[in-house]
Amino acid sequence: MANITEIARQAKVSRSTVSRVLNDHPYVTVQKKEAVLEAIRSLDYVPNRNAINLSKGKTNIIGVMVPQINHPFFNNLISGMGEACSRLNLSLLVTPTNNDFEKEKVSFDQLRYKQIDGLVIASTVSSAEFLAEVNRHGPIVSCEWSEGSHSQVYIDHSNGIELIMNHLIERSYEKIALCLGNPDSGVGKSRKNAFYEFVDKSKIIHLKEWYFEKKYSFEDGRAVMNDLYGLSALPRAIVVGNDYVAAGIIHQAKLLNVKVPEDLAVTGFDNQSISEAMGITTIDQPIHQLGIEVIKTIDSLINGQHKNVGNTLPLQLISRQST
Amino acid sequence: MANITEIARQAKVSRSTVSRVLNDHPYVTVQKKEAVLEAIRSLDYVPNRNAINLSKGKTNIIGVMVPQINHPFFNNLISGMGEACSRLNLSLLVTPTNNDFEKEKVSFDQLRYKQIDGLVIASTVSSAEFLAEVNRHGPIVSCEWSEGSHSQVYIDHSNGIELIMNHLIERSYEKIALCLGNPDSGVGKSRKNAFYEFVDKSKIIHLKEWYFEKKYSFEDGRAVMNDLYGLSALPRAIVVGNDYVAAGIIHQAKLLNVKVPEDLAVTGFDNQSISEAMGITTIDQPIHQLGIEVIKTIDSLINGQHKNVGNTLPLQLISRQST
DNA sequence: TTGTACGCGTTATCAT
DNA sequence: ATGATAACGCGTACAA
Repeated sequence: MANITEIARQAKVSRSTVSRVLNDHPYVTVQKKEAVLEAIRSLDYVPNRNAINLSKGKTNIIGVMVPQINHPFFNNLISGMGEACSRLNLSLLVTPTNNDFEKEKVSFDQLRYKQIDGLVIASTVSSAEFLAEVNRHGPIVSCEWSEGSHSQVYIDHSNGIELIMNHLIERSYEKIALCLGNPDSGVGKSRKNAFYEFVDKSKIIHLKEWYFEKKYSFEDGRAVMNDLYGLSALPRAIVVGNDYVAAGIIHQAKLLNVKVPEDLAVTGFDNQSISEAMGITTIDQPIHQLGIEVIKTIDSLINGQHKNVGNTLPLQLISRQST
Repeated sequence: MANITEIARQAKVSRSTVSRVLNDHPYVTVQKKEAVLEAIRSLDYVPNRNAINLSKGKTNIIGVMVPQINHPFFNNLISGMGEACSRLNLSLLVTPTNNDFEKEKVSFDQLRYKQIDGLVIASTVSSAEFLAEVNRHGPIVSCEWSEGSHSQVYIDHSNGIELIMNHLIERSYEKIALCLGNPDSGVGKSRKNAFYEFVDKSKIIHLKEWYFEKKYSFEDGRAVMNDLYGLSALPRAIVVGNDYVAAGIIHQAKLLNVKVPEDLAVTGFDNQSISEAMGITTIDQPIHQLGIEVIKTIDSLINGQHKNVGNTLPLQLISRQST
């Protein structure tokens, strides 16, 4: 209710002086400063953010556009961003888009409206041309690789298989099976390629019947283990593209009295909570860190660093009892 | 860049008329309206949100205060809130507090600053008196039961054990064990009480050695199963306060050739993803729905419904293969 | 060191 | 139906 004018009246100074006190500007005597602070206390004054925003053309709010909130990746990302924002005294405005173009436009317009100082794009269905247009109105940073010249910070997924294979080789596993989800998806293809490249250029032994695909669930994993068990030649390790499938394999392995990792080593992907619960060696995406980095990037962009950047973060291997 | 004045100049009308067109107000001829719309298009104009906010004293932003973002409960809650906000054309400002009083004050001040129209408190460490004080400056709704007269919408945890026990009785399980986490926490106490009340007033059989506490992890669950297995008298079912512990019990049961649910039925709590993966009957908290309800509540509060409300949402049983 | 006066972009009120 | 003009609350050159 109380505004700067009332404070000025009560403290018997001008509004400018009140403003100076509020913003810690120099050139104000201790007496007046005290008087102003006293008036602020007694009137229970708080500055109106909207007025400040209008006057400064800045809100200290960062927007983030995500397809959905209730998803491990985006949740983790938002969490990292929230932490970094809190440190930088920024606020975080979250907009779920459901991968809907119209919803995305709402978020883009917030940037043009000056409701947010910068926009972080976790994932988008909009075109590179559209992003370029939006970028003219304010800083944007994308968390996935995409065309276009705007800033990007994203996780380098290419080396996941490499990390796992090196880990297995270090531990002297040579007969290695592979179990993927959708082999035609982007990650599926790159993982499959990486695996077979590795097989070619090393002394790893890999049989045709040691390859499984389209495995997505705990139950699928149990079935894989049963299939493996029926083979005449058993691998010593299996690389799995999903923690839940890996968990199913381990579960069934124990039922079949196959010891993990002594008889069969198992690795998962994504460091889901089930992998920690069951002690599965897996690959962690530094998503939280990505959230922090992306806020640092957009913050420096907002503060005048107008050259766009492209950074990547590497994956990390989490070694547990299953290898 | 372009503002309302430029539009007015280009369309050869007054700023008032532009504002009328922008807000769909009556009393403006089709010709002038067209001229204004044309100017808006040609100058690529978007209204400045901060100016509107200042002028209207309203932002259409809802704030939400959470201890942490990266937590299943709060993530789900934020997700529901995001969905509801999107439907009501509201934005969602997320503030992680880390249960720090000072961080919470930042969020409270946003309400007083008029940066947000209403505040949702997922969980707080501040006192009821403090909340009452904040409530004088703007609408707040809390997602957990608390003292004080502000609006509250929360999940009624009291009937979880009841739902499970009725379910087990329906399926004719009579010899029932209990396995809790921290027995001295709020939920621990209420679950323990509810269980033993049930035992007293029904024909359920429960032996002293069928009670376990301070079990939190998958490994703890395996140990519980081993303990059970060593007993002379086995229960036919075990009620577990945590999905991970339940998963560990089932895992170990299979290793011991104890069939689930034929020899031993197992129930979990919280409907975590591992319970779906392993087919565990569990209790679901309607958290997403809570998020939706809480936004509806604060929205009606903002729009003049100034009587405070207190609503609860019931828990739900998810029946799967483990019973 | 302090105060005056204006600008920020919009909506609302009141004439006309 | 339209257009001045006054809020909204604050920051800030500029003057003193």
